Amino acid sequence: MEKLTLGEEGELPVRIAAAIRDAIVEGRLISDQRLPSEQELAEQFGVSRPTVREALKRLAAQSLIRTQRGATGGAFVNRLSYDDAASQLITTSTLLLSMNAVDFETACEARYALERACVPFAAARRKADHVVAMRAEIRRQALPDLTDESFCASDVAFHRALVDAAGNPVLSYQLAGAVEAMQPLMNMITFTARSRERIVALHTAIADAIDAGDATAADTVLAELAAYTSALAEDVRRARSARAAGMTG
Amino acid sequence: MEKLTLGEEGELPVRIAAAIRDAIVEGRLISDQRLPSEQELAEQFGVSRPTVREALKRLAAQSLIRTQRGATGGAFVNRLSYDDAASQLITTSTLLLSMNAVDFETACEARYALERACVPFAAARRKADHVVAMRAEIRRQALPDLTDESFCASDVAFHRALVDAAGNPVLSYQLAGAVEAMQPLMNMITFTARSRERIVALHTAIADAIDAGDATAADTVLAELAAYTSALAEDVRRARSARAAGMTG
DNA sequence: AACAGGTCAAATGTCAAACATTTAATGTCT
DNA sequence: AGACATTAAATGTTTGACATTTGACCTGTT
Repeated sequence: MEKLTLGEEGELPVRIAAAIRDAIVEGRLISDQRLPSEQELAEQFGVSRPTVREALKRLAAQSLIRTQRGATGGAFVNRLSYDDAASQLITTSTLLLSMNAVDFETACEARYALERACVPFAAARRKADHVVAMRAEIRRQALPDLTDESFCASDVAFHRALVDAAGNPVLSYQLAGAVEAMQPLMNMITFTARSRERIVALHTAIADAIDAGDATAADTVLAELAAYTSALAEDVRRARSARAAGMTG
Repeated sequence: MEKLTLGEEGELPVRIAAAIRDAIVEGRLISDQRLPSEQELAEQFGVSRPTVREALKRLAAQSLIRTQRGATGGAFVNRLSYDDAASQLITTSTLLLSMNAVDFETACEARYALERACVPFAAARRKADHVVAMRAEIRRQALPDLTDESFCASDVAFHRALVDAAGNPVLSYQLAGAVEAMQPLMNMITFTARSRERIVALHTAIADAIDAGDATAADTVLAELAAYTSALAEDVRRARSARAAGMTG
């Protein structure tokens, strides 16, 4: 590996991590390539081993590298998989939503807008197994003794299958993050108010439309589902403010 | 802070980081709250200070905490801002695209699909300053002696303004990641083949449509822009394979 | 000659103790 | 009362050591 140069400002581990990250992004370090040992890196950068370790750990936290112990061990450039990227996106989005008091309306709007963006592709390219997966989840959702948690999980799986049907991994990755991150917020309203029959009916209509390759119909139903979810949220909000008023007045 | 419990498997810093992250996600640690000192954490978890530090650095790499030196220093729970989240998303997406040889077609399709999802909201809610920003970028793009780099940067800024006009920060955050991450890929084709006049004309049409609140028109033009970009990519690809064939044959 | 086993070395993981640096609070002098 | 020096607390960094893991190599047996 050629020599890396450090930036000017900031703390040492940050600068070292940035130098290595740049090397990866710019292709000077390629997937599965082994980095020099911590000792060698320490000498190259003129710092101590713990400092190098902190830098490597920062990169490991972002899944940019993986470390392996033992004789042939070391730090290796990670080939970032869609799954790794998606799980990071989910973590980030979940935190973003929970820490910024994003109102349900905004998150919900974003989620369905993104999902509707997938529908034309899903209708055009759906494979049999995507439709099978969607219908399987619908059957699960129709089971009368399903717990709320399981229903919600199945809901996520249904939408995941819909998005995957679009056959665009970049879209899937972005959507998976949005859908999963919204799950806690969704649960807050859906546990209390939602009609499973209504949801199942809408899901069935979506699956039918996708199966038939009818993007327009699928989009219409999805819009209806978005409106229904939004209305539910409104109900919950009204109920809450009424209860709050009752408690203070 | 109440006591945190470690998970069962994995390395110590990973488990410690996970314990703290869970506490943040679940709201047991709230924004701007100060964590115990590294020394105290080390005692609580029964590990050494460097181990705690590694855990904290993992969290800092994800912008979950920030550290501050000095007398009243320490580690503080970070309120994850949209900007922080967006920059992480950009890093992740950029790497994902560069390391997985995502073909231009897939990335381009995803990008414009997401952007078109914003258009109805942008048309409905655009404020004057968004339109002003879009038109300012268009004027920049029309300057004859603009470098390719500046043109591309202005291109990103234009689309950013379009997305922001939708008035949904969650959408903005997701889109910003997609658009910026695609920039290197876009540059590869646009430096060589694109007609600035055509782009400027399309951008102008989009700005006009958004300004007029005409979502359908804006969507149509955006679809046209997507098709044009896609066609350019096709040209570049054909030229490349022809050149490659010429070299080998 | 092939295989099983043990030994070894290299690398990361962890710990301990110290020193450096930064920062704000505190106390003191004018 | 305000300016300035002191101090304490915290993170940043270094050094050195030991623990653990794991593949490579050597060796002995079949």
